[in-house]
Amino acid sequence: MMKRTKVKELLAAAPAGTDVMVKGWVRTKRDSKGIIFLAVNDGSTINNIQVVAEAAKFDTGLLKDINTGASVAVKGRLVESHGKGQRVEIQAAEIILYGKADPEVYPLQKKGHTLEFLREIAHLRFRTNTFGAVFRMRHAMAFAIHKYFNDKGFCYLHTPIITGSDCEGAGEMFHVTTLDLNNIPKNPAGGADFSKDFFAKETNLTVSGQLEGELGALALGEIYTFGPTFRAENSNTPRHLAEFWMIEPEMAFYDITDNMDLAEDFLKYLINYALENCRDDLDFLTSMYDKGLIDRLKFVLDNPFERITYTTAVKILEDAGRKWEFPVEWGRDLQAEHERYLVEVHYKRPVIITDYPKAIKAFYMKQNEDGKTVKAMDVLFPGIGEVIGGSQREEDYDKLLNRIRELGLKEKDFWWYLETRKFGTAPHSGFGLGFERLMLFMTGMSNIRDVIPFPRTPRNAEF
RNA sequence: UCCUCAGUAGCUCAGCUGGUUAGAGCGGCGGACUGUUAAUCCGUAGGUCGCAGGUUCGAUCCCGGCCUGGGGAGCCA
Repeated sequence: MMKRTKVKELLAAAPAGTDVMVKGWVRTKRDSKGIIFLAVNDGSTINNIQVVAEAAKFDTGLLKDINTGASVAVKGRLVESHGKGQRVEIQAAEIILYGKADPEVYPLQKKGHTLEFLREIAHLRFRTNTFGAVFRMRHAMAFAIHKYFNDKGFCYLHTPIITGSDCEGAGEMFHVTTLDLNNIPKNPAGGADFSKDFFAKETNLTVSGQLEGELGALALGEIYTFGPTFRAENSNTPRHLAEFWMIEPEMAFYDITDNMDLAEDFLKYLINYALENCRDDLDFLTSMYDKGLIDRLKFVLDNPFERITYTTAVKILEDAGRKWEFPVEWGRDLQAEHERYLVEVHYKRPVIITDYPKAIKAFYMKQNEDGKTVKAMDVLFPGIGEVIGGSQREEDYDKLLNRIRELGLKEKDFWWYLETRKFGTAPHSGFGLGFERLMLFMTGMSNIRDVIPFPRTPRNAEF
């Protein structure tokens, strides 16, 4: 019984005339009189292996049924190619057809398709070069993230997907309930009676694992989360999803500078990993979608990120000598046009902005001694904007409690969070990285729907 | 959610400033060609012009509505 060899391995092998078997999907079929060429791909690499079949050796009906999209097993001899396009090829001795793909109705053609069209056939788009490259890279990045943190001694902590806390302020949440929506039990006030619900309280899908992550960090030292998060915002942009994956490291005894150092080192590690391990896919994406992709990855890898305070950023924008659609003024949040100017025009490299006004940042960020700013940090990348947001966390019980009260948040919702500041509190920091935002940068894709296998966006949950 | 552009063959698009039978390239199908590389050459089929209305003798074309998609913005990661 002959064992299957993956295409990636075959393409690297010496054409020694050995008998091999390949299994995969036919990408193209070209035929001449008496001779047929199949390009077979099995997903192990973006490249195809060429199968050469002499028509006379095979059943005519079989050859007619082997079209683009068909799945086959081919046994034959691995030899040096006579043609120019490839080093090796398989001279077919036996072909097994597993599944036909009727060319009259199979939607993928040999010619190029738009990404918009392929989104409508997300169940088949994996079979294209583009999405093969993107999702191989997505896997490689997920693996590299775990490897990075594992090698540094971080603990992968699983934070809950269903949460009972509605206290993030990170956006609208999806409700989780088993109540009969056609017959919702009511409480005396006329609202839904969640005491009758599965968890006997109101629950939602998580918008972030950060608060739970902090609990872990304040015992395990260094943790990270890597899981799905959910936002029920009506955001219709190429940079937002209702369901996306987030990486959130949280480190005890890290201050804001340690935090920035980690974020920069982490991103550069991932870029380097992609350049070293995903070269074929990167070459393809660079030539087909984004001519500057590989050069940009190398540039970001080789140059230090610029680190400036919010106050400095405002000064630069005020002195830029140009009109802004949104006003620049200390205390206002930076808009997309401002971030783009800093990253793409002024510094021409990634920028980390720190020490934002406390009024525009979350309650848990550590307050500076000036009483006006907090130890926040945003990492801004060219093309995609904010890729990382993080901060040193407020470890002082009284300051944290005061901030919760100032903002009118419900103190009792945070009892467990506050207790970590009451018992053995410690300086600590962390950040969040949107995985799909990272993938946009790594692949050169421009729409976030094209870097996640099954995008969830407003009015769209097909597949 | 706001602004803006678009929706015509399986795909990518042209067309009609209202008028008989709506076009191209690619893909499909048939044929030719002993080694092709998104092969090439010849032939051929294929359409509810996004949906439901309105104006009109007549609407794919004009008008308002709705749906879907792209781009930009907001919210954010």
